[in-house]
Parts: sequence; structure tokens; C-alpha cells
Amino acid sequence: VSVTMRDVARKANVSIKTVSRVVNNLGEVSEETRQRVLAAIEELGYRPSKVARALVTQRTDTIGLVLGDITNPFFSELACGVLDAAQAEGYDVFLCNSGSRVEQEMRALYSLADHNVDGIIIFPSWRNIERLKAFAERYRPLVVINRIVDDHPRIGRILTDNYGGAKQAVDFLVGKGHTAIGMLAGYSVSPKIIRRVRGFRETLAGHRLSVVDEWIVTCIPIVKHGNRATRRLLTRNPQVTAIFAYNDLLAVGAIQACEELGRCVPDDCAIVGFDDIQLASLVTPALTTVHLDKYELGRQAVTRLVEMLEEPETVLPPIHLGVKLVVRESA
Amino acid sequence: VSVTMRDVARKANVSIKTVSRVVNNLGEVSEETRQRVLAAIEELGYRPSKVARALVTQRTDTIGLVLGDITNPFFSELACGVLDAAQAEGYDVFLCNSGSRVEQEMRALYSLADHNVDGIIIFPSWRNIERLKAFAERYRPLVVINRIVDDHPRIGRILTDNYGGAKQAVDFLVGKGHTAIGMLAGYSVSPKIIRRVRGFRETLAGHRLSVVDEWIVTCIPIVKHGNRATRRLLTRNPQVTAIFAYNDLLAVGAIQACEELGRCVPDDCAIVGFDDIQLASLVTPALTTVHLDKYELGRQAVTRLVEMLEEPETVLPPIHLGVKLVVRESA
DNA sequence: CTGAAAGCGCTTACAG
DNA sequence: CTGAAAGCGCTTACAG
Repeated sequence: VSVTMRDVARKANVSIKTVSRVVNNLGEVSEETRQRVLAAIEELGYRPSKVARALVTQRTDTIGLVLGDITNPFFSELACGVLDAAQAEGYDVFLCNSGSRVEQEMRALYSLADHNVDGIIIFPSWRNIERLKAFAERYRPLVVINRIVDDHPRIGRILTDNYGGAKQAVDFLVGKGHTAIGMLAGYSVSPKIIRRVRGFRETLAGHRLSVVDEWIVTCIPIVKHGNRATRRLLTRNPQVTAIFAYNDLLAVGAIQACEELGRCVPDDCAIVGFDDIQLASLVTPALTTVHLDKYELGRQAVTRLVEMLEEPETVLPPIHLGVKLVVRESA
Repeated sequence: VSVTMRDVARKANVSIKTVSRVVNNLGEVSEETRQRVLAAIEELGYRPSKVARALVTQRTDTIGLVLGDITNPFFSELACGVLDAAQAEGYDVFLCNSGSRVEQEMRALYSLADHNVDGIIIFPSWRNIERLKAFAERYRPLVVINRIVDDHPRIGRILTDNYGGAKQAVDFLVGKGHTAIGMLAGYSVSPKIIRRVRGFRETLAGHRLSVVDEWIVTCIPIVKHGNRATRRLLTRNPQVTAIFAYNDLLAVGAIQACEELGRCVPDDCAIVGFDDIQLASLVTPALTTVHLDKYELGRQAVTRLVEMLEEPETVLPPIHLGVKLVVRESA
């Protein structure tokens, strides 16, 4: 099928090299020759093969994006930012779902490396940092979203203010008079890893409120499990009057559970989410939540990756993204 | 950085060709040699370059996916099906947003062709079929979702039963006693192109109800515009007691509008959506809508594309996907 | 069972 | 301003 540089060269009666020069705008070609080559390209419908070019330049103009699950609105908004920014910079993007599982995540990474992507943006699963570092050193540069990693020229970092967001949420709830506040903690309850949990605990303590471990429950961060976990939490601990959720999906599940339990939101139980996905404002009652600019997060990741590709030796500082509580109806 | 076949060959004391044989499992290698090569591969961390391989085989093991907007839950569920099926078949996938604009869509297509993807799955913008056909013939095979296209060996087709879904919705509404039914029609009101509109009109006519053009309004299919369009529709035509929406996003906007207008759903105005995205069951009142298996849609598209790649000459019949009305609270 | 040569479609020094 | 040669990292006939 495909027409090559050789075909164009033949048609325009020049060497392959000259075609290459006009395709890549390297100048040094007489205007007349240039026009002749351009005409041949047009006529034949020639498109330079990025594969062939990549083999010699070692650049593919592609990047990889590894996410937990594109079906999660948080990730799809982030992906949208990545896509738009990548296109603006001239990159195409490979998308991989990791299912938030380490094995699948590493498989995606290696598969991307096999395709010689220029770099990879990843929202990693918990605790996987060492393997990521090994990968980055051996194969491709990485931009890591929302995980703490040591300085490294091959690893870029984008961090959202999860601690601060949790603090804003708790401060707000305490300000409303709540003293018995539970948390749906997502995958892990460990404050060492999860800054949203640490922010929750420490802010509570800062208000001289006791941190009750039993009120902090782990759950897969989707609606169904938020519902289930909340039902269990409120049934066993009816004294809890407010819930801070690791993300909006859990918070929406919590609203459902309250309704099923006959507890009115926000009067019988206040609920605060995190992320401010589109769903948050569409649900009834509308969710009070910590707003995070997911699209911008994706854009920044691309910007940072491009910087790293341009200056491979430099270690760049982490990029920080702020968050802000949005008060609606659920608290 | 990168270690090549030559390095492995040197280390294992064999020819490059022999390394190629074990990498590709072509047999014809003595077990002893095989082990030696495998050990060298392991030790050096060698990974075969797909780029180099692609240059000679003309296959990249990648496919492209061109969507309107990954942020739309319909598309992200579809994408999830594509991703999973593609991975199972050994393909990685490029994702492109087209913003539902023809120019951007064509740009994405050509960019994908430049990367030598093996094939492309596309949910095309309206009326673009001729250019798609030209592209498919000249560059890469396509699987087209939800557009009618003539038989063509380079174009696969997946169709959902949009007409039947609209019919189910209207039948249901009429069964409930509604006679003044409006429609939020999405981008275009033309029954020639949009089967959901045609199904709506013809089913109405089949019930001997008059089809009022003024009650069928076009709008960008997202929540905000659904709200706006519904407000206008119901304000100008208060006699309308039911609305069929082109998709769930519009239907959710319609629910909001009714609430703002003080019309109770479903009693003062019944609303039926289309697609059954996750949001549909989360909103209050929960949306009655036409269920569509978007994940399966994505899977089928991949299956079909793989079939086409295996038998490039054959023209395959369109794949049809059924739909089914799900009755919840909004109608 | 194993290897030397040619070639996929480009770019990169190097000449002229 | 223009071209011939080598090479990117593989696979594909072809020999032996």
C-alpha cells in the first residue's frame, strides 16, 4: 500500500536525502526543488513513517498514560487534560488501565517501553515506588502523579494537596459542631501512605477530638462499596454524625446508605467528599466536596514530561496543585 | 541505554538470527542453545524493540481509538471495553479525543496512520462517511461504531439498536397515557441521520399521535444544555408531559430543569433517557432509560477489527447490539 | 539445528 | 544546494 520517500524522490527526480530535507524543513533546498518535492508528496499522498524515523532518532513522539480505571470520572477528566496537552505538544498517547493492580501496572509499563514511548505518565498503585524507580532508570522516564518519590532526574512528580484538602474538610465539619466524624478511607487506612487519611487524623487531633480507629474504614473507592461501608459504619456506630470520604464515589455511596438507613443528609449525617467530579453536583443532596482540578493535573503532567525529555539530566522539583472545599448541600 | 539483539547474540555466543528464533518461539533451536539465549536475555534485561520489528513486519500491534470525548461516561465505558479486549488480543491502544469535530477527527486519523497502527476504531461525527471511506482505502482499516456504511472490506461496522430503543421508550410513555411527548434530540434533529430521532417520530406516528416539530429540539448532548433546552421547551410548550432524551446526560439536565420549573418528575413531566450510564441510577429521581452495554460495544469493536486484520479481503456483516428499556423512577 | 546477507523506511554524518 | 553510504534493530528468504 504504502508510498515511501523513495517513491517521492523518484517522482520529483531528486535524491531521498532531499526529500527528507523538505519533509523535515531543514532548509538548504532551492525553492524550485522544494516545490517539486512538495508537489510529488501531495500527488502521491505520501506520509512519512514515524516508525522508520523512530528507529533512527530513538523518539516516537508518543507517551504512555497508565491509570487505575478510565471509567472512573476522576481518571477520565485527568486523561482528557493529558490528551489535550499531549496533542498540543505533538505527542500521541497510549492509554492503559491498570485496574489499580501492581502486576497489571508493571505489565503496562513494560509494554509501553517495548513500543518505545518517549515517556510515561502514571497514577501508580500504592507502595510500588521501588519498582517504578527501577523501571525509570532502566527504561523510560516517568511522571508520577500523587506519590512521594525522592529526587530523581528520570522521575517527575505532580502532587495534589491531599493533606490540606482533608484538613479543610475536617475544619469545616468541626466548625459545624460535629465531634464524631468517621472516614471512608479508600484502599488503605494507613496514614503513612494516604495523605488524605493523615490530614483527617491530624486535623481531628488538632481540634482535640479523639481519633477512633474503628470509625476509619477501608473500602474499594467506588459507589457500591461506599454504600456498603457506610451502612456498616453507621449501624455499628450510630453516634457518628459526619463522614469524610476518600473520594466522591464513596461519598455518593454514603448518601445512598444514609437514605436507606433513614438518616437525613446533612441533618442526621453530614457527608464531605473529595475530587469534585461532575457527579458531585448532580446527586441529591449535592455533594459538599474538596475541589481538585483534574484536567489541569493531566496538563501539568504532560508539561513536566516534556520538560524532562528536553533536559534529561536535570532533576526538577515536584509540582504542587492546590485544592479548595466547595460547600453544597451534603454538609 | 538500550540493549539489542546483537548484545544478546554476542553474550550467548550465537548469531542474531538464533536470538530472533528464540524470542519469537520459532522452534528449530536446540534446547541447550535456547537456554543459553534465554539466560543472556534475562541477564541483560533485553526487550525486543517493537519499532524495529514493525519496520519489517508492517505490523505494530497497536490500534487507535477515536472518540468524541473521553470525559463522557458513555465513551469512557466503551473505551474500557476496547482497552480490555485489546490487551487480551495483544494490542496496545492509542486514544484520541475528536471533540466531535470533523477536522479534529480526521487529524487524529492521519496521525494514527503515521504511527502505523494496525487498525482504528472510531465513533465518528455525523455525515463524515465519505472521507472515512477514502481514509480506510488509502491508509488503515476502520471499525465504525453506530454509523451506516456500505459493505466494504476495509470498514467494519457495529450498530446499536437506536431505532428500537427509541421505540421502546415511546411505547412505554404512550402506555403510561402520555400524548404530548417532546424530544431532546442531541446534535441534529434530522431523522435521516439520527436513528433515535427516527424511532421517536415513527413510533409516535404509529400510535396515531401527531409529531410536533417544535417539540423536537437540538442541543449539545451534555447536562448543561439538556437543562437549558428543557427549560425553553417546557416554558414555550407547557402542554408537553413527557420528554425522551437523546442520551442520559440530556435527561439529567431535563430533570434539573423540571425541578427548577417546579414540575415534579415523573408526575408533571416524565423523562426517559438513553444509554444507561452509571449516573442514570445515581440521580434523583433515578432515570428510566434505554440500557446499552457500552463495555460490550467496545469489546465487539476490537473483536471485529482483529477479524478484519486476519482476513483483509473479506467483507463482514455489521454486528448488531440490542438495547432494553430499564424502568426506574423518572417515568 | 545454525548463520550471512538483504532490506523495512527513514536520518545522520560526510563529501562535493 | 545536492547526493551516496552507513546504520537504527529487527525479520525474511536462502544456504548449509
